[in-house]
Amino acid sequence: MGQIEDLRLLVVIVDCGSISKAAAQLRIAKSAVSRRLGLLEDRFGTVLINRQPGMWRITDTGKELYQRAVGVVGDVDEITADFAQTSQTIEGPLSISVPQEFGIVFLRRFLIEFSLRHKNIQLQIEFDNRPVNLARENYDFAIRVTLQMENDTNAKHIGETRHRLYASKSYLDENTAPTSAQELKNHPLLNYGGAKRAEWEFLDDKGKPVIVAFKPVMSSNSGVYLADAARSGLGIVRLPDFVGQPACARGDLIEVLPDLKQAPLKIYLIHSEKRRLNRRMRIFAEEMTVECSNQTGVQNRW
Amino acid sequence: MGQIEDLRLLVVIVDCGSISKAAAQLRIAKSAVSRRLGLLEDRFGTVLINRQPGMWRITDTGKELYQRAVGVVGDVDEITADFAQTSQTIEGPLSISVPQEFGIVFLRRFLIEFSLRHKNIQLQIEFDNRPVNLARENYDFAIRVTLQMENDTNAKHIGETRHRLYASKSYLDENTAPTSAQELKNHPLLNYGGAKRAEWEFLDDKGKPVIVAFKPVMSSNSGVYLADAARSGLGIVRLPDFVGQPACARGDLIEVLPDLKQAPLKIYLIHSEKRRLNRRMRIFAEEMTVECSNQTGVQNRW
DNA sequence: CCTTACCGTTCGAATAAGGAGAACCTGTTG
DNA sequence: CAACAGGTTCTCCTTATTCGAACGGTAAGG
Repeated sequence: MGQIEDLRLLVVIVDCGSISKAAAQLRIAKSAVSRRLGLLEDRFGTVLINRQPGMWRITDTGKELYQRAVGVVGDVDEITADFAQTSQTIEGPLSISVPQEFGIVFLRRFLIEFSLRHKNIQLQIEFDNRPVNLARENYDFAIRVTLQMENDTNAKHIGETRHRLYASKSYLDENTAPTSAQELKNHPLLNYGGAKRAEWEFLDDKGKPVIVAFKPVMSSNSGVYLADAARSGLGIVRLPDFVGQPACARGDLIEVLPDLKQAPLKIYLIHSEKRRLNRRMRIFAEEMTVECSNQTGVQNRW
Repeated sequence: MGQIEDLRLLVVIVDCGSISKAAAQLRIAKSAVSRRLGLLEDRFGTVLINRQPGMWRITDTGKELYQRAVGVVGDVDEITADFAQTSQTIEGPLSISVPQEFGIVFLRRFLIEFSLRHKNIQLQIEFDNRPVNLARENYDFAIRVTLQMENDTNAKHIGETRHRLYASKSYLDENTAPTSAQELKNHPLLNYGGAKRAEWEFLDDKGKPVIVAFKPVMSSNSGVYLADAARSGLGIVRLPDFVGQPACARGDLIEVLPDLKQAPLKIYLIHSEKRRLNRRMRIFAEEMTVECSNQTGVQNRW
């Protein structure tokens, strides 16, 4: 029989202080318990438990083995609990840090549906615009939307999105639309972020980066607000798809220079390296991955 | 099959990157490997490895499980290595801190014979008179001889010895031997230790402690030296059995007040709690225990 | 002193688990 | 297109493991 099962047997016997009781607890015949303990002792070539009638005493070696066995058996049980689907439903707390706009626009539906699917999960969603420190603050997961992530084993690339340029119809009626990245400088530009000077990076036909540096007429760390501003005709704005596309669909904004290539924004699901994935975390990660694949078309060929 | 064996299977498969290779390495039919992996996936209700022909990719869940499995499988292997008698001979370094005189007198023979029995053990014996810090200095074991040990799970009571009073024949010829503990004060006393004032504790008939405080005419942290001093007729010395008995047997010293009761000295074998017992440490501890039982008569009824 | 209760071991019979090997499917390669 | 490599599935078979009953021993209690 398996090594772990033998160790577990020893643990139960020691805990029960008797072979009979151990057999009762394990719901197997005591003969089996006796025999397996004997086999274990044979394998280790030592007496683990001294059990002459009337004297029941664990050997020093037995004690030592017991100590170690308890640890490793506990580990295995933990793994089993985290991976086996003993109960179909998952439960417990789950805390996630999500970038404000991405979360609200892109994930709102998913998070609500996830919550409905798993009613016993207490989902705590923190909307943050600054990257949170996963190790210090106690989040299970965080989502990052950046150009490129430093190689992190705890980061999973779950999707992509991209920036596009938008302006309102009224603006485009009153101004001649730009025909190249360079011409953008002649337009009032709205920038996501707080810097006084900003840079937008595009890719030319050969994939080389073209950088447009400018002073934004308006800055904000809210893409939705910028979209609204652009809708009022303030100028041209660069927005990630999950903000721009809905506005575009509503007719609020019109895409400018749609053929201009831009490096994709990558979406990562990250989790603290210290924290091990339990079942509910795994399921969240899985469903999240599927959701993002569906929405962004990133094939996760498993 | 056992849980650990399944986890080990997963580890091997992942390491090999293929079911066929894993089967080859494990020297079992690949059908068995395939079946067991399938069973494992069933049990966990997840796909661990996606293995359509031409596409072999470990699932995220699989990766996570693999990480954990590696750890616990390693633990089990370590336990097996430390306990199973794969090879009858033990080998490797073994370092012990022993009190000077106890070690030399009481253990010399045992340590030499142990070394002869296990020729592949590099036995390093440090004779110390001060208790060493097991955690800081890197000893496998240390031996302590004290009246009473604070309750330490890492301390094993392996034997007992006791103090006795001795004097030389010449001294007893020239002086009247004491007839009670109190009368000791009228004699020159030799004390083990460095203090200017010393106390010896005895037990009266009812087991109550009787304390004799005195200024020793000679102090030393070497019992053998004190024995030699007493042999020259300096006075009465209190020595543990392992120093006094040989001297007595040689006729160098004669026991004084043999009926006076004294609290037994307990002999402990201790090891660092941080360090786990491996096979050679366990065997040393066992043989040491047996040796001490034989010499001191402390029954270790297992 | 004998009885009852409890414990652990041993034995043969019943059973369940794991492995072998062939047939099969499916992409890949030359 | 054929050979090949990798994985799956099926049946058969060997083995390990369990069960239950019988046995021997100790301890407590009338």
